[in-house]
Amino acid sequence: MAARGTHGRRPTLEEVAARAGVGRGTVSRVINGSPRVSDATRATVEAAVAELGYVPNTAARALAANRTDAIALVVPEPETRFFAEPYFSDMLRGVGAELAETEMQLLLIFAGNDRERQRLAQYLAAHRVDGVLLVSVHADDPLPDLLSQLEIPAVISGRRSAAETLPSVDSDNFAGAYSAVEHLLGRGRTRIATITGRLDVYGAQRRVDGYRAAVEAAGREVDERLIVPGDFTEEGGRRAMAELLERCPEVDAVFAGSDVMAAGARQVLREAGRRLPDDVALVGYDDSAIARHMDPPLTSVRQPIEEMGRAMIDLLLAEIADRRPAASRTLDGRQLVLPNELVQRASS
Amino acid sequence: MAARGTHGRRPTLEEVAARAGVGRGTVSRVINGSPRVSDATRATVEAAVAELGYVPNTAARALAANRTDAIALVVPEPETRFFAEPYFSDMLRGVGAELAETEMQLLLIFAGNDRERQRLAQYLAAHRVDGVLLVSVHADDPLPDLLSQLEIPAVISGRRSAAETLPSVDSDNFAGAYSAVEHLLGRGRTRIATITGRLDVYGAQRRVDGYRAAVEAAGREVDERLIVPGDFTEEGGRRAMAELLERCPEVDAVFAGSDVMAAGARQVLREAGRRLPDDVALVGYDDSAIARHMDPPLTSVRQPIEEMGRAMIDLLLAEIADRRPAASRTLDGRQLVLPNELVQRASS
DNA sequence: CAGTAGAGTGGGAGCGCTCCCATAGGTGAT
DNA sequence: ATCACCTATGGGAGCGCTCCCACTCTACTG
Repeated sequence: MAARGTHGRRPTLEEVAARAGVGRGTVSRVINGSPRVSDATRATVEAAVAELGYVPNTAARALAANRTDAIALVVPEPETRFFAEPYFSDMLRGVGAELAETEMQLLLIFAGNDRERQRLAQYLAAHRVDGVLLVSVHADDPLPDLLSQLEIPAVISGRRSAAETLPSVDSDNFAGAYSAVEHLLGRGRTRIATITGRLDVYGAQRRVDGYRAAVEAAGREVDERLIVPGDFTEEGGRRAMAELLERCPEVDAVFAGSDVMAAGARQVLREAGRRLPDDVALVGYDDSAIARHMDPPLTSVRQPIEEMGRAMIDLLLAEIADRRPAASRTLDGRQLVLPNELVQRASS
Repeated sequence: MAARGTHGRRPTLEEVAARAGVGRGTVSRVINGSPRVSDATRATVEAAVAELGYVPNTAARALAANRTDAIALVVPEPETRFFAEPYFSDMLRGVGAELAETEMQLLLIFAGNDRERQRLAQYLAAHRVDGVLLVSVHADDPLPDLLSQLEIPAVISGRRSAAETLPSVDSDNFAGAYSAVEHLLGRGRTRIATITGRLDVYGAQRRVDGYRAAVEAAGREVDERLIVPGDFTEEGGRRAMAELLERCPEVDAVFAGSDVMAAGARQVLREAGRRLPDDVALVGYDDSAIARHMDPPLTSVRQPIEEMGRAMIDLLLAEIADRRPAASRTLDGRQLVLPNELVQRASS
């Protein structure tokens, strides 16, 4: 099967070279922006490229150069969650923007169930991408190990633990939580509770640590009854808030580990007849669209997610460029922690 | 499970052939599932593949076979809209599910602004995908023409006009709207209005056509004042509903061209003190999550979006397999129209 | 029992690039 | 003038596959 368009094949490097009256190597150098070409020759070649409408054949390039010019954003969650959370789309925006500067192609890969993970493993084994961006990875996920075994450059968003071994871009969850609680203390609140995220996510742990540290820094003792586990979902927020009202009805402030959980908590508070912020002050995390649209608008800690996305790309491109074995290098300068910022609104 | 040593190059076809004691061609045939291999040989080769942990080199394959085993889902909208609308994620789910059966890779490409469109054109010119899925294309979009010029197989969701030239998968908007209005008539409503979608979208036009046809079929005359233009947004729904209440305060039913617009209309109705469904019955379109979560839950016309996604993939794979020039074939059987279904809830 | 089909197989000839070595010519120092 | 050493350039040798033709067997045919 002669699988080709009927109207003329696409021109090849060779044909461009003939047209420009130069050798194949020279055209290749021009295409790839090598400095070792005289200005005159470069101009001639560029003219030939334009005339012929030459576009390099990616497959041939990939085969010869052993690179793909593509990177993958791997989301180890079902698509539904991906779309539900503004976190991901903000991240994607940052990544996309930074990547637009380059010739790199972005692949979006979901690995929410076993079948998809199987496919992903196959995909990675085939080295179909030059590097991988990992978002929201759980502590026990085998993916990072697979990646380093295959020697595929990768950058992770957040960290799996304090001893993260991969290059990473994280935000300062400890300081963010600290500032939120400090703010509530400053407002004169005395019984400040927290609804945590899933504690197998390191960032969620750090937020609890920040909560504890802020309470202790104010000279108070941490009341363990006021720390209620959530799971980052709205329903989890509802459950946790209900539990909280039962455990300690006189609670006057809640720091939720995510805006979505704060939204759930808010519903329960409303049903319980508590007014915001008069009876209970509420602070969320993420500063997502939900926070701005809540009634009253929600005070929230803002993570610079888009910027994190950009930083991840920068880091990953550097990893790809520096093809030394990852093990032989230190992590110095390859693990970023970006600052968080409290955005005050009417809920507190 | 083909666990393989972490060091050393990836094995090649040649090496698998040597290991299995057969020729290169035979291994290729096994890998590609050709029937012209004896069972015994096939088993031997498969064993060698497993032992060596062989994974084909995609770039080499693409170069030699002149195909990429990848297709693109092109979204000519900014990312934000993509993530905001359940339409897209449902579509993506269908597409993903159907594609999981194959070896094909899905690329998600946004072309929301000129720069992104520029990149896309470059990308397509490089033939980096075997086919393209086009969603929510406007009547005057140049993309479909570019695609047929490059002879890249493509399938479009919805149609740009009655005379769509591309293979397409649409849903029966006419019948869907008809059944919605018929339902309202059956409820004894007499002043039924409609808020339309953007009329440069063919499907929105067809919904209006269905509305008219149903009204006329009931032996009534269409009152043009009751047809108010919207734009698929919530704000547009609010504006249209406000306009409607002014034009014709005694309206007792509204058929909105989308759930999002229905949600906007519902707000205005609430503010105007109209109760649902007692004073005004409301019906939306899409049966999205919004419909289920409204108060009262919204009657809506369901499009089988996930199924449409599946159908698009089937069609596209057939297009890719049948590499004859698109112009030389008829569109028979390559344009699908799937049925819509009214989902009744408390709002009507 | 030659004659004709297959079925099953091996391997040459590319696909269109990049990499790198060889070479030509230019420059300045000795 | 000689040498060393640049810069700019040409083109051979692959990269790892698929395609396809040639070949060998076997199994029928008449």
